Amino acid sequence: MTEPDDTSMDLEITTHARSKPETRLWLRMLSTTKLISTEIRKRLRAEFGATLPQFDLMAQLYREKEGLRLGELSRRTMVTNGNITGLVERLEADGLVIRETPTDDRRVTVARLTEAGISTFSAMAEAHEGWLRDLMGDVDEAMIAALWQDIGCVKTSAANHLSGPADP
Amino acid sequence: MTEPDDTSMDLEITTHARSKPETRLWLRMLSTTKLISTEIRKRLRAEFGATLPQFDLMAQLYREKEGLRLGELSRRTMVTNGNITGLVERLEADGLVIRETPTDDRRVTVARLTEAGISTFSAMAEAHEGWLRDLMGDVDEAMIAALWQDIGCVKTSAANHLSGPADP
DNA sequence: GGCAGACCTTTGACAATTAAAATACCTCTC
DNA sequence: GAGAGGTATTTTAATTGTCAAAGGTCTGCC
Repeated sequence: MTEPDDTSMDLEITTHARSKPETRLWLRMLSTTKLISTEIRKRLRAEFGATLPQFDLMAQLYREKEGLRLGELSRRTMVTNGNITGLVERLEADGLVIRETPTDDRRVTVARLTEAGISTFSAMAEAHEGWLRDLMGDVDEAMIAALWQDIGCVKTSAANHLSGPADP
Repeated sequence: MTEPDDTSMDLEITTHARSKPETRLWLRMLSTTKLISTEIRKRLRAEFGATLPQFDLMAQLYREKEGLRLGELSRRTMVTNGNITGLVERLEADGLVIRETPTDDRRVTVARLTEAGISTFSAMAEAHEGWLRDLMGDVDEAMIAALWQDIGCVKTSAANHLSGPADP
């Protein structure tokens, strides 16, 4: 096999009791998201021949049918600027996205989904939602809601303690 | 600036109410881990000149002083085999890790930390733990413990629904 | 003994990633 | 208008990442 052994992959394999709670939580968050993204990437690839970053990018464009500037895409997808360029290039080559420069500001590039992109993404999104329901199938609905809340707290806390401080 | 704008980065920027709870949770987990890893990577780079994958790899070797086979490293770090090769190569070039082939099985390569690797990692680990306490500083201890529990459920559920099914 | 199949790592091709520098364009001020 | 400074994207270099295939090496069976 050419990939890590699913059954034993575990970033926290020896998360000793002596690790601080924050570290333990972090390792578990990390390994869980890695486990799920690996699975989603695999299915995306198998069923649609697409990659996860491409899916993420298309998701943003899907709900802004008029398109988005590349900088805005960068912010929303948390992907650095330089990376957006190549990502959009490949999607454009596949005919899922088009790039246009508005006449009133020629610094800007706006990307938006083509018709093909819209229908392709639509199918992917539906499958994606189903996969998540599948993967989280054993988890209580109430727990899912609670997790959503509590992870929000973690996110807020982290956002407030970044080294590059927030604007005033 | 050369990176996404921290204050507005948000994968879930328009997570409509109509998204299913599993999808909403997933997007929030993803954006939160991305936010925190970006911050940790930045600090690791600034203070130690190291990358996050290098840190992860060294963390595994740190608690197995005798070293680990590359395949075992691959499983524990959830990094594919081919990638481990280059990762270890670079760490070896930096003098933090050494690679050896045991005489009794010459298919195998065992990597372990050098003395320099041990003391370097030790400092990094301490800082790492502090950063997490910092980033999660606004979150209740009880909530952190609860999250650890509940995310465990999510992880277990996901592990049980992977497409490449578990061994019998 | 030798060979078939299993095991472990490396290689190669390409995509995604960050960080930083370069390029192109706009706006504001004088 | 001409230039300074800011904004938007692209480019560059290095690393990380997957996946698939190829390379050694071992083991067990004949």
